Amino acid sequence: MNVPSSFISAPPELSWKSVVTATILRGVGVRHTRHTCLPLLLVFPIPTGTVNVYLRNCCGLLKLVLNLEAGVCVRRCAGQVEAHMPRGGGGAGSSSGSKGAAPLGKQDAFNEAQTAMRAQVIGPFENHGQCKLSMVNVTATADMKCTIDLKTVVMRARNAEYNPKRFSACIIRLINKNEPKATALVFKTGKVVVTGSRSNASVDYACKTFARILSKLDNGSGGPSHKINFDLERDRRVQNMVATTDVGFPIRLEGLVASNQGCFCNYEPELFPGLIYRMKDPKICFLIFVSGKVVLTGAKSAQQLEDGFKKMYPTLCQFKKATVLLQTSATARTANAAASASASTDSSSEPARKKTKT
DNA sequence: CACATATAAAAGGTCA
DNA sequence: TGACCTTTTATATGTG
Repeated sequence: MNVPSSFISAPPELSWKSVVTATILRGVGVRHTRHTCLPLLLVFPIPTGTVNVYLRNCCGLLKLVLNLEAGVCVRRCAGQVEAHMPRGGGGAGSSSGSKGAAPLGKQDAFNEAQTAMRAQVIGPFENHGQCKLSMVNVTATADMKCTIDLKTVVMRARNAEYNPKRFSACIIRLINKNEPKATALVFKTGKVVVTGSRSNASVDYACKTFARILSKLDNGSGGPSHKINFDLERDRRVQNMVATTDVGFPIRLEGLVASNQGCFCNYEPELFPGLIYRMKDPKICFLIFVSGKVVLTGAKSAQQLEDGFKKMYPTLCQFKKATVLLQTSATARTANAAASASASTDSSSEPARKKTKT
């Protein structure tokens, strides 16, 4: 990496479009913390593989020439120079005044975004208590039907980061408060993985928004940089859905795993406190916890989630704990400890005491 | 408080 | 060829 430390004056061509933050990752040689975030200005166009970075401080601007291939992650914000951690508490850029990542503008689009912001709730179902499934994550793939220059994307799109040394996709996040949160992994082939949506409507909105963002990136001379040809129905496929629910009573996981003799179940509390139950039809994986909370994942549709839960519910009832305590985590933990203590008196098998971690 | 453990799923690059 | 990387999300334990 080439890091000349000469101070220069601000280049006249700097505009809000040029404002970015850059994240210097471990191994680049600047710092050895995992992420060292610097408030930076970045100027483009850039020579292949490098970015010219202008760090603003009280003395003026410090020019750095960083090599993208050397582990530099560049992130562009929405008009404000600011440093932020990649996994920190959001809030980056995008004040309401500037255009959001996908300002469809029309009232319809606004309404669509507002609708998409609501988490999808399935149920309650008859004869299943008052259980409702809350969808917490939807993963989908979208095909933009054209190759994409990821360096252009990271330079031009808001809230984009790209570190080819770390991962081969460019990551774009929707963090506008007026639209549903979502994250896209954009690959150079034009394939996009969208995660973080909380409903079908939300993932559809996110796919359309990412397609629009990519299609509107300009090539530096006013024209579009990519010929995006995305059709929602044709090119979007939901790949995974995660939902959570609470059956409202504690569950005897030891009993549940014993009754299934390991054919569906895997329960190793030393490794992970949840029981893992893999249902074959529909193909859904359940994480079942003593507290009565249940996580469902692996589904391709809301219908599969519903079918799987309805099929699972009687089994959960079967292994309902006799002693029902109040549902605070502290009391649940106490109840669990008490239950395992009493279990140890009548069953000497107790694999839990062994700290054999393989 | 951050991170590890575990679950599903896709993408495409890298490495043994 | 398969394992890993990365992203997201709920869940709940333990460790530093």
